[in-house]
Formats: sequence, C-alpha cells, structure tokens
Amino acid sequence: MQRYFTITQLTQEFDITTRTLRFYEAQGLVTPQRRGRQRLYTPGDRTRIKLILRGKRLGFSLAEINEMIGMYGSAPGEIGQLRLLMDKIQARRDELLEKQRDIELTLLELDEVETGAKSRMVELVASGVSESV
Amino acid sequence: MQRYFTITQLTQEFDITTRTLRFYEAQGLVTPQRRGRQRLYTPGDRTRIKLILRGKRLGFSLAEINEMIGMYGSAPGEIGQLRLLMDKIQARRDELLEKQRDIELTLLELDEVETGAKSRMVELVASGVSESV
DNA sequence: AGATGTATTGACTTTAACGTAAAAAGACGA
DNA sequence: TCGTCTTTTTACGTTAAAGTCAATACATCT
Repeated sequence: MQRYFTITQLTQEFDITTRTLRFYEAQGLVTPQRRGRQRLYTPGDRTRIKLILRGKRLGFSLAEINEMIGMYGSAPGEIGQLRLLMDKIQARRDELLEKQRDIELTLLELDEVETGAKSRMVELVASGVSESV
Repeated sequence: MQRYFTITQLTQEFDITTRTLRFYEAQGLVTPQRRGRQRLYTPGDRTRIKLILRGKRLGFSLAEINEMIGMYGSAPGEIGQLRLLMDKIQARRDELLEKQRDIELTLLELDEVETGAKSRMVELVASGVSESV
C-alpha cells in the first residue's frame, strides 16, 4: 500500500511553490510518477525534497545537491569509482566542517553584540527613561 | 601608522577577483579610502571582507550579510531600536542553530555512505580483484 | 451542460552575484 | 619619453533559481 502525495500537499508542508517542485523535476532532482498528467510523489520523493531543501539551507547549489543525493543510492561496483566516491565524501565533509567553524564564530559574535546591546539597555533604563520591561 | 592593503593583495589573500571587491563596494558592503583613484583598504575593511566571505560560505545573501555586519558597530541610542536589534540577533541565531542541525544530519549521512562504500570495497578486494591498497 | 477549482505546460521575466571586454588614466622602470 | 603594467570606470553578458502569466486540460459540484 503505497501512499502518495500531491504536489500541493508538498508545497504546503515545505512552504515552497509548485513552480519550485516542477523546476526541481526539470533539473532531474525528483521524478514523481504520473497519473495521467498529475504528479504523484512517493514518500521517497518526499525525502529527496527534504534533502534538497536542507542542502539549500546550507548554501549548496542544486548541482551540488544533485551530486550529493546521487551518492546515496549508488555503491558502484568498481574500485576506482569507489575511491572517487570516498574522495567526494571527504571533500563534502571538509566543507561542512568549515561551515561548522564559521557558524561557531558567527554565534560568538552575535553573543558579543547582544551583550553590548543589553548593557546599553540597562544604561538607558537607569538614566531615567520611563519604560516598562 | 595605518597599514593599507591594495585591492590585488586582498584578491590574492582571499582568492577572489577585483570585480568582486568592486561589486561589494558598489553594494555598500565596504568603502575603502582613495589615494587618487586607487583604493586603499584598511585592516578594518579587510575584516569586513572576511565577514562577508564567511557569510557567503554559510549561504547568506549579500543583503543579509550587510544587515548582520550593520549590527556590529551600531548600539543604537533608543530602546525601541535596541529591542529590534535584539530580535534580529535572535532570528539570526535561530537560523544558525538550524544550519548546525542540518550539518550534523548531513555529516551522519555521509558517514553512512562511507561505511557502505568501505564494506563494498572490502567485498571487492576479498573476491579476488588484484589491487594494491 | 455550465461553472468552478486545481494542475499542467510553455514562454517570458526577474534577481543576485558576479564575468568579460574596452577604453582611459596613472605608476614605474629602462 | 616610451613602453609596460596595473587600476579604474563603464557597459553589457551570464548563470542559477525561481517568479509570473497565459492557455489548456481535468475533475468535481450543481
């Protein structure tokens, strides 16, 4: 018993437009089945869409995302190909680790700005500005 | 004694083009001084550029980056403005935390793929394919 | 059958973030 | 002073990732 999703269900769930999903399909990122002309998305398709959106949030291009998703089901039968795959994995991992460091730094800086803003606020309130916090 | 950087020094250090730096300037992201027509970047400008590139790596748009950088030197004198600033900070923080989770998940998936690839490799080698590892 | 609402397709447009090319202006060494 | 090099400015081109619009098709309700 396969459960299907319609395109609008998915657009609502992920807060994207139909145009977006059709565009992803045109790019070969998802290939939903058809009932007549209507698109039917399987749970697998839905998962792929989730992966795409996650990749987007991390700043990857659709081409990169396509490549990454391509890694999942593959497991090629040739040693050379396997080596290539593992190289790609390592490259992605390095990128992600860099992003992690970038995030840490940015979070720290946000903390600093917030600290400054807070103390500035205390100053203002103490200096007699009537304001209910 | 102010030390200045030329545009090409910075392009080499950060591996970007002059076009990129001039574009950032046109967008108001950096405003180097001039000696005649030549651009002179201060250490502060250099830091801003680093922040811009970091933001880009995290998938933020130049407009978002501009806003974030704008938070740094500000500390506005009005309570309402301070509240707004703190709201923005929190929003950014939430985004960054989401990106962190996204990265964790992606790293885990990469691990899985790699594990699969490794065992597949062992299989291949064991099944008699001559290959020096 | 007619009206209404949702899907699809195709074409054209838009936006961000640069790339590329051409012309002119200094800067510098021989 | 000449030639070379770098830098600047201006203008047009490009790419990715959709947005927008119009025409058509399907399905459903009345």
